[in-house]
Amino acid sequence: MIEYSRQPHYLVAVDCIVFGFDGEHLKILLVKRGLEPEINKWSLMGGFVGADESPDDAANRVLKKMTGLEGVYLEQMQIYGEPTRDPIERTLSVGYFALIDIHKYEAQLNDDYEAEWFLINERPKLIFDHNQMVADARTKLRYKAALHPILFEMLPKKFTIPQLHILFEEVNDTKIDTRNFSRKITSTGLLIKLAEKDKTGSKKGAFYFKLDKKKYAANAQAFLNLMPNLKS
Amino acid sequence: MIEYSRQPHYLVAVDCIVFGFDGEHLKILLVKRGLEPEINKWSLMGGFVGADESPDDAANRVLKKMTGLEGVYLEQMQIYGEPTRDPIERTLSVGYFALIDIHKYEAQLNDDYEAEWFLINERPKLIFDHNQMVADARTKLRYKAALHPILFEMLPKKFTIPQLHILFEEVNDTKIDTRNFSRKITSTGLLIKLAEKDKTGSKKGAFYFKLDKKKYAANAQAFLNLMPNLKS
DNA sequence: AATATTAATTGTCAAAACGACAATTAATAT
DNA sequence: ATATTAATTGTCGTTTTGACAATTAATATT
Repeated sequence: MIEYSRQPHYLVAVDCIVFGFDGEHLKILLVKRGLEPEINKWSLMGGFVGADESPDDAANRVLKKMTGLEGVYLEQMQIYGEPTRDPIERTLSVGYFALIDIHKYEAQLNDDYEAEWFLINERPKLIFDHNQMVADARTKLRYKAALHPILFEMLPKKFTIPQLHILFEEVNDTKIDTRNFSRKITSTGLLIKLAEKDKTGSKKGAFYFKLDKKKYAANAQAFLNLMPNLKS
Repeated sequence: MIEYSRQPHYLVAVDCIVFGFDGEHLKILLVKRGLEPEINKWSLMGGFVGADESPDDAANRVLKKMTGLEGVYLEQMQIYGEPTRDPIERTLSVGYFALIDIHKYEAQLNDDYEAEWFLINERPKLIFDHNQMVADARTKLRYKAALHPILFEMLPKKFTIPQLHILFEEVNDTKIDTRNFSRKITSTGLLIKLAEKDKTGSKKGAFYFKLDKKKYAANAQAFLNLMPNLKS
């Protein structure tokens, strides 16, 4: 029997930065940690990678367990592996970010876990290196969203242009001109205008749009250019 | 003493996709695996993550050991963690890609390891999931290089525009118009024209350029747009 | 019924970037 | 002096961009 002689073995975990959008602000979903050390402190949703699952599987499992949601948009970010990052025992953690429709989550709310949405800029201090993970996730989200139409994952199936607009501004932490944004986003050809209007925000109402699923699938891996130029 | 009760522990490794450029083609550096299983088969440069080092540290150590080079451009790609990816024992591997100046390497050649450059498109079959890793690395390199001026890392300090041109074509596996490329790359303001010429390639000779280190440091994290538009 | 209010929607224009295209130049070789 | 070869550079019409505010569609108010 071949063996890899006496190499050290480690725990491997996953941690998920769950982003949501309430129509006004970007939020993240945090939980109160359920085990020592740092029990009852706010932390990211996480868990250990089981013997018969990949890290991707584990992240999906953790999300399902804690939010009740399946098929969530999930993207591997990077690994966190400083030898001393966990004070108890060496644990490497694979960071993921997830994009979920905040309203779907509320419908699925699972009270077994004390989870709570926080404004991205008003979140509590987190345990270990989770603060760094959140910062990294924001950066990664920004990059990804500049080239790929993924922010739709945080909106309901029917959404309006003003909603999208605010979401893009939140993610990029900048103001975007209404006219230019509208022009750019419609020119992708990814949006289908519906007859119905959303009247909750104004008297005039804003037309609902939905994603063109076919084009979305085709373009999800393509380079787009969804943000104003950040070159200068 | 707090413990994470009976969670499974795994081996954690790093594997590096080392890219180089010989002036004509994109290449990767492979080694003959030195341990069972699959001993003497071609594989990526890799090694286990030691007890007192992070995966990043481990990748740098492995590169130093196998190529003699330090301070190499190294970027974490993703983790490979399918439960059965290593037939002997569960091992998760963190994939990195490295960009090195092929000539520097030749100067540092370390004969302790049977390493060899292969044309990216004529490489041998690799062990385990290393073929997938190479494919992923190419994709990631393409993305990164479209926004960030990192391909210079594969060129000598003094390089010519035609060299850069070929390198961009190789990485993106496409033809790029000479005039448009030249216009775009010089408009970044990252290049400093030298008085000297490289006469090896032609009678006329091509002017050498070097990187503007200051601007490079400032722009390395900025969005550029170094590739022809891939939107359509 | 007319008017006020509010947010959504749309238009213009000058500047910049783009993509497609080939002629000119600087050196060496004949 | 001429031929050869690869490097370098220029034009132009089209598209995209960014900066700018007026118009529209509905409800609420008078």
